[in-house]
Amino acid sequence: MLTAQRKAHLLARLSRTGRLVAADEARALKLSEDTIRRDLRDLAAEGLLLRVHGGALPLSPTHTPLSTRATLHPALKDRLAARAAAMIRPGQTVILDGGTTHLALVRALPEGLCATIVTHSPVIAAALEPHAGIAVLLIGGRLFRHSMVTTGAVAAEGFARLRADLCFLGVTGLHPDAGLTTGDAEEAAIKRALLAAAGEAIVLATPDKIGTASPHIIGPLALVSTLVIAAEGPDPGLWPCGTSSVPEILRV
Amino acid sequence: MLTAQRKAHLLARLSRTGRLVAADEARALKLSEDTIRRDLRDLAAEGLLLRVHGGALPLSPTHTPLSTRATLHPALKDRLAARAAAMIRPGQTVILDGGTTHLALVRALPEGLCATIVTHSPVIAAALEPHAGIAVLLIGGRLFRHSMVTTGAVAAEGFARLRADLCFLGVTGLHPDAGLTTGDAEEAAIKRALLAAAGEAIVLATPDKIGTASPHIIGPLALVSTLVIAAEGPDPGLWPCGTSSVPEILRV
DNA sequence: CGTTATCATGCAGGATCATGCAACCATGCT
DNA sequence: AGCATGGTTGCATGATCCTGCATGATAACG
Repeated sequence: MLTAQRKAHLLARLSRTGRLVAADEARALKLSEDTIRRDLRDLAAEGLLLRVHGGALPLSPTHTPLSTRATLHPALKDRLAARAAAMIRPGQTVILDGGTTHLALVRALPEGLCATIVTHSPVIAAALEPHAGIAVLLIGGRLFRHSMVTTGAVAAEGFARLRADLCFLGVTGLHPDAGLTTGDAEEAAIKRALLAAAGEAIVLATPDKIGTASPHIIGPLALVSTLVIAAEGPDPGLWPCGTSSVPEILRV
Repeated sequence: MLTAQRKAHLLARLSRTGRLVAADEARALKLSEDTIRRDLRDLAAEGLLLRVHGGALPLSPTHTPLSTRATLHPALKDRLAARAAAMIRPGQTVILDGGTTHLALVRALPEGLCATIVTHSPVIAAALEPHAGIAVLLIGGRLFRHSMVTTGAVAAEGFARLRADLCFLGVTGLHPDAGLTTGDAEEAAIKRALLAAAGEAIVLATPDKIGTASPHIIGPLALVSTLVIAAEGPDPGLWPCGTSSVPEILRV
């Protein structure tokens, strides 16, 4: 087996099992532990895994998905969230997608705001507890754990039965060709239901999402009426400006 | 198990259960207490937890203030919760009402348990995030802020459409004459829907609820098959023992 | 105040690691 | 063909880390 091939094998195994024990891999591949150790050392130097005594662990701990995602760009998310919170007018019905940016939006809501918020995220709903003036409509369904939102036919039906003024949509990719994308097919379907239920759609996009695409397409960028991005992010001129149906872009 | 992995495991467990007892972890991981103690000491040195006599506590801003949990001794609610968690068998479908006692139940669930949990509480649903083996069905509806559960026709319909093996019901009063009671009419109606959807109902009752009644009646005590109460609580002989349809009483 | 549990420390055995060295192989050049 | 070169592998060695046990110190509790 080639060295590079073996390293790829180790990485694949690591991401599958969540840990690597050097001695076990040596036995499995019929090689000395020294060789495995050297591989692990190289991979760690490349930043592809975390070397620990006895083996290796994946860099992105799989056990804390949401809590670590929340600490990604906290200050930036708060800026986007503050701008978004100001877009909600009293009395409006607003759909809030899941995600840490929208969680920041909840925290940025002005005290005493009277509005109706519809969400399929239990985390968002729980965070709305202190906002006495806000009526919360929670959309039920099977919980999709990775994003912590409900999905499936029940959730879709819940959104189909209502009309909202605004919708804050979460996406994992904004791409000139692929449009709005996300990582899961079921989730993409629900997001389409969100869009269909709202008169106006707003996307808060951290810089890492701009210009990227995820596997599952929600729809074209034109579905979004307003895009809130960071002032220091990529130049939106790089992507589909010039077309008539482009979303309005707010830089904060 | 790798040392670094074990430390991550301890941290994850701590953030989930809110408390670590060194001796328990040693037994669970089949290692000496010395090793666990060393792990905890290292983690404390890194500022990742608060070391206390007998175990460790989280120092991240947990929602319940630290003063209320500054002791390792399991609070009363946690004792009830641990007993209740042991009543859930793998594969069962369980309805979980809202409330802090049931939140403690979620934290007391054994790791890796495979079951389906149905709830109308976004807080409960959010707390189930780390339990990868548990399928969560969230019942939607209008959020009743005081109890942080959904209520109304939509929620009732959600429960009407399913059958569960078990139901953990939250009440604010258990009274020989009034039966099971709660503080809100809508909530009482939903609780009846919970009971109707489950084959067996269990109530975890802290001592302050026993012998009291709230304005809105859910139903007679006989609807409950098992009652879990604190060993040091009021003598259940004070209330409707002797009748044939009384719930089984577990004192912990 | 006494009992019990928990803790810190030192030590020993074993596992794991980094380093240097030699053997081996493929490749390219003379 | 003959040789140099670079890369890979296995082994030996001393260093380092992890773990369990023993010991005395300390904290919790009645």
